[in-house]
Amino acid sequence: MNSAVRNIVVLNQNRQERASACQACAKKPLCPAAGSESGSQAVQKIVQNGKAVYVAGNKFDGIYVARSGFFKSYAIDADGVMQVTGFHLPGEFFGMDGIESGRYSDHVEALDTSSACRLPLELFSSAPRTLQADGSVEPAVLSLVKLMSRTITRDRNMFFTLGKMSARRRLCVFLQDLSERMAQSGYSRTEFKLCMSRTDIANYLCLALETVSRLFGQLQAENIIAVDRRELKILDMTALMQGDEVHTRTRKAG
Amino acid sequence: MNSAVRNIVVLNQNRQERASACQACAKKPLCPAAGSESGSQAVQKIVQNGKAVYVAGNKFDGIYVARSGFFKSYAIDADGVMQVTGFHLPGEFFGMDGIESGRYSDHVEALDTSSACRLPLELFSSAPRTLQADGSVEPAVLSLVKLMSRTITRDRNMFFTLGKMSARRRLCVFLQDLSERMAQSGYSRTEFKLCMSRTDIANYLCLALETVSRLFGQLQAENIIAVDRRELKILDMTALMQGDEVHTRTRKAG
DNA sequence: CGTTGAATTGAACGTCGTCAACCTCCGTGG
DNA sequence: CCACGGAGGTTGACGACGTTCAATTCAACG
Repeated sequence: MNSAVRNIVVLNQNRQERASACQACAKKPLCPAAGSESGSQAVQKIVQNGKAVYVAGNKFDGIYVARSGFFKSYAIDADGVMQVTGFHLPGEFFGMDGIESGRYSDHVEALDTSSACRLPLELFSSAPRTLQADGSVEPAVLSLVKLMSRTITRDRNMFFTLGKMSARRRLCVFLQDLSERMAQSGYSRTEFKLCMSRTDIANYLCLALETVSRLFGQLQAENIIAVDRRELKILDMTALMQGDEVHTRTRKAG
Repeated sequence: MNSAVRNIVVLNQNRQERASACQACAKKPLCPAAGSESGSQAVQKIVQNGKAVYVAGNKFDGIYVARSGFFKSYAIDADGVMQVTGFHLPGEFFGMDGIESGRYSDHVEALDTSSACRLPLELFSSAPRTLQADGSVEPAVLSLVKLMSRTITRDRNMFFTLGKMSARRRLCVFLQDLSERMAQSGYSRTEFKLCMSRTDIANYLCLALETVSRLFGQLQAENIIAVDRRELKILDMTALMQGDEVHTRTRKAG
């Protein structure tokens, strides 16, 4: 019940930071920032399971790229209600919300022993060009702008998921999205570990945790997935994508 | 009240677009982009009620600032389901979603005879500095980045509204937000015209239109607001903000 | 083992969506 | 002037979906 509030209290950051040598980084092929000529400005940070990368209110000190492990970000509103706003896999960015106000507006914590690289904003504004995955070159700032544009588009899609979909479809979409991103991060597309708790999933999808639990059972009974605690296997990706079921809640499109 | 507010001057403009002289613009004090040294690159566009500023798939040709009137933006997903993603008042930006892919991903249409100024992206990247409202000066690109950062933060807040709030609170928050922005655009904070249909509101808040209609009635019965068709008066701002009611749905925070 | 937190399962309630009828406003044309 | 029609909005009845409350199971750890 009060776990949301308790989470924020527990944050003591033992800062393990060190300059990151992008050139030598094992994750280079995965990292969207590794192409930058000024990669050496990046700062690597190791975060233990449950510990925070930063908390809401912290002074903005850069954009982050997840390097290894798993992160979740969440915000807490005026009434103390928590909202998980996203999960971050290796190769994905977070922290863009802090740019405008100069302070992060959400909390980000590791769901595993993880590491992330902090990219100071100056890295984008000073560095003239960035090497793209496809080999092309573009101004570094443009990379940042595009990155944010993508985030906006993604968030908008979340409106659909939260607002217009049944609980079941929300979970299906979530698993499908996760599968996609797991694959992008180099894991198996069909068999991976859910690093977050049911509670986190439920909160993220704006459902009761009981509902999530029941849906997992339901999907398993239909041989669409197989779950054992946090180990997940996707058995029928097609069914998962279609959100197959009797009721596909058809709301008035307006 | 059949409004005297109906003083819409219909502008019969031959050209839909024309170069905008920011210096001479009457809305200059309101416009967040007016300070730019390269303001003359902006292109003004007049859009009739119900007509589109752009549609999904259009090639990205810049960020827009609403100048007068009222806009709504919406997306249509793979299944053809529509989702209203936002409303835009004078002085507000839209179109940021198109930057990354090079194409707009949503549709934007005028809910009144309206005008907006298109700001080509080069305006931000080439112009070295922007004059801020407070008189300070900063690189133009940074303005754009901050703008997008703000949008992200705002969208995140929408998660709360859609996911964690009861229908009633959603509507209250919506009206409160609208009131705030109306005031920012120079209108009355407590008495203004809802330019959008009930259907649009419902869609935006992910509710059935009947629910919205019922809630308007309910809020009126409690003397929190007074509605006559699309004319709205806010009678009790405090109650509106608190979302006062018997049930304030207390979901598990997780 | 006992304890603790996470997950599952069951049962009952309530919000809100669905269906449907009706109303109001407004423009059109006889 | 009134009949007509259609779009937008209101209101009522009903029940599905998902939340809430509560009891139980399960795994992990000291």
